[in-house]
Amino acid sequence: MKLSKRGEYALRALIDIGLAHALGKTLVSSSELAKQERIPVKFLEAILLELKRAGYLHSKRGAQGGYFLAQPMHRIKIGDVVRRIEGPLAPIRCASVTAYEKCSCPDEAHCGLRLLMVDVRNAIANILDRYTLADTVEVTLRKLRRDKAPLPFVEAAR
Amino acid sequence: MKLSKRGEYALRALIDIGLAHALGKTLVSSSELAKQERIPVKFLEAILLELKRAGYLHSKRGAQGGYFLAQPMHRIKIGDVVRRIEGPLAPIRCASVTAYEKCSCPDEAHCGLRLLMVDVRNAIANILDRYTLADTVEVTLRKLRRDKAPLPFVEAAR
DNA sequence: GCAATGTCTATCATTTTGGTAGGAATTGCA
DNA sequence: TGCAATTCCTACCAAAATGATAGACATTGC
Ligand code: FES
Ligand code: FES
Repeated sequence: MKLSKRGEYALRALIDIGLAHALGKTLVSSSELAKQERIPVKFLEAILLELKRAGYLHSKRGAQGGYFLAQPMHRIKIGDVVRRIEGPLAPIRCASVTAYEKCSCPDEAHCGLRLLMVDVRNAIANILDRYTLADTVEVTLRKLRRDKAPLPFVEAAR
Repeated sequence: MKLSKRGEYALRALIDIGLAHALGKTLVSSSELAKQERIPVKFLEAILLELKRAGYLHSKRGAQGGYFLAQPMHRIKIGDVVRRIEGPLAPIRCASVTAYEKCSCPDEAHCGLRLLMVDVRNAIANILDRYTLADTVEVTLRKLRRDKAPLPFVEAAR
């Protein structure tokens, strides 16, 4: 039941880019992002590239370059991002909706474990497929403002 | 978001032992179990040993030996078994209730990802900590009977 | 005493994870 | 025009996790 560092970094990066976007900074470089999120630069680069290939980001090369969102935030479902980076949401393949695969169980039709894991997968999907990047960014932003915490990317945007 | 084979096998074995118990067969050998569940014998042995060390099973050595439940089924929470075999339920450590650990996020208090993952972890825990082995066995048994499927361990119990 | 069984230790191949290194290609700007 | 900043690409790597397998020893029932 674990999200890898790769997945964690991907989501953190995406949220950060979304946050920057919401604050008026539509372009963020990998080095900025790495610094802000304390992620190894080179590792992050690879991840951003993957997010780009997945269609979530576009990029601009060269000096003053960086990454920016390729889709409106409310259309980026967290669940899809996780699926792309980590694979199926279901804890076990025979309980997966989008990537079903037979398992070694002798009698799948009466497997209690499968039933249970289908429930778990649905519970996870209900959250991750309902929440979009827009939701996540909004919640974060609201929390930051309520606590009067320093907003990221605002000095840099000046 | 994945359950390893080890975890899968552990749960399947436990459910099977519970099923056998419910059908009057209180003692099951690793070879029977391996055959029934199509799990490599030696691998299963190691897992059963771990379940024993965790206090879920007792064993009887020698001929006619085997494993049997060390606790009443309704007191074995699936969530605890998973935690024991797989580790924390939360997808990310900073969202774990039972095994919290700080992550590299610069501002944990305002991290949108963490919020989201706390929700996911709660959704998972709500299912896995609510369901006991007794529930799982009962559901399985009911399904088997409704479909008039051949019950496992009954011929062998004769 | 023998067969069946649990217990223990060691080993292993493969995959996944979490990176690092270096350089080529592109672009903005002085 | 050239330099610095940036993305993009390929290759490589060490450590850990995964999913087993092998073999010997200990215990018990018959
Ligand atoms: S675990 Fe997949 S059907 Fe039983
Ligand atoms: S991911 Fe752990 S606090 Fe942000």
